Amino acid sequence: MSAIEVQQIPLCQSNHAVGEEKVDDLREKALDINKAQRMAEFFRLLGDSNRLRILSLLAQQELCVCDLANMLDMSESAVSHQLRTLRSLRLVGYQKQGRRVYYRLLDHHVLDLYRSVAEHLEEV
Amino acid sequence: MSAIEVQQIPLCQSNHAVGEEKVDDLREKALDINKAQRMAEFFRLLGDSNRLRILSLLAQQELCVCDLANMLDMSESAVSHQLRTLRSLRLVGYQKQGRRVYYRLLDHHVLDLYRSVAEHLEEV
DNA sequence: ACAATGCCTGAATAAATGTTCATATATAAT
DNA sequence: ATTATATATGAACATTTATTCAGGCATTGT
Repeated sequence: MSAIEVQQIPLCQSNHAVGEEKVDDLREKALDINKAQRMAEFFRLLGDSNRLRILSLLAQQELCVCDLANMLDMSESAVSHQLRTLRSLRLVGYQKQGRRVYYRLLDHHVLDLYRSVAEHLEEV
Repeated sequence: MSAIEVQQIPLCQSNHAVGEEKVDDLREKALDINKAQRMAEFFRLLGDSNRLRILSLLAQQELCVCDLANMLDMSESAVSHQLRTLRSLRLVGYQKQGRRVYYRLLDHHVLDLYRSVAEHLEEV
């Protein structure tokens, strides 16, 4: 019994519903773990209503932390933390001007995503 | 000092960076909280690498829980829990066949989302 | 009838997440 | 210089989340 045959997880006891060769085929076609994790991180970071509202405002125009906080009824600290998250995703860029920091949308894909999800939600 | 003027959150002390009337305008254009929460829920539920990998397999063909678990090296219980989440989003549908339950992709928007994010990740 | 299989589900546990609070830094105003 | 403002950040706390575990039900095979 070679090490290759060792299974860490419970397996279908009977034959697979799909054929053995199909199983290997699909396993290859599946999203590989690293890519899945990067994509998941992306979606997860969009998965917060306050971050989405920040993005929806920045989609209109550049805004400073202070005005964002005011418009969204959030503390400036909370906004700042969320902007850091969005920065890490390279979804927003910023520009200092005096003591204000103006944030802007950096990526057009966000709007595509926004629209796709909006459509899905309409349909359901 | 009327109740209307009470502010629960720290405000920009000075004038807003954008004009007062612009502030009100933007506040209206912002994603409203309910819609933001629904969209956020959607993104958040896509924000898990195992769920994405499940979806990537179902994008190829219908599969039963057992084969999914096997291909993804996950326990059947974990897969089942995740499928419940995807069901609640109406992203997948299922069909019983004997003691197996075959899941399939229900929504074409998922693939759009998938592509948009993939593009974004390529660029960065 | 009995045992095995495929799937589901609730509770428990561990990990991740968002906010607040306190504090720090840099710029502007007095 | 001193004070106030705009933002950033780390730690703490509460909440959420994904998995495992134990047990359940329904279907299949013997």
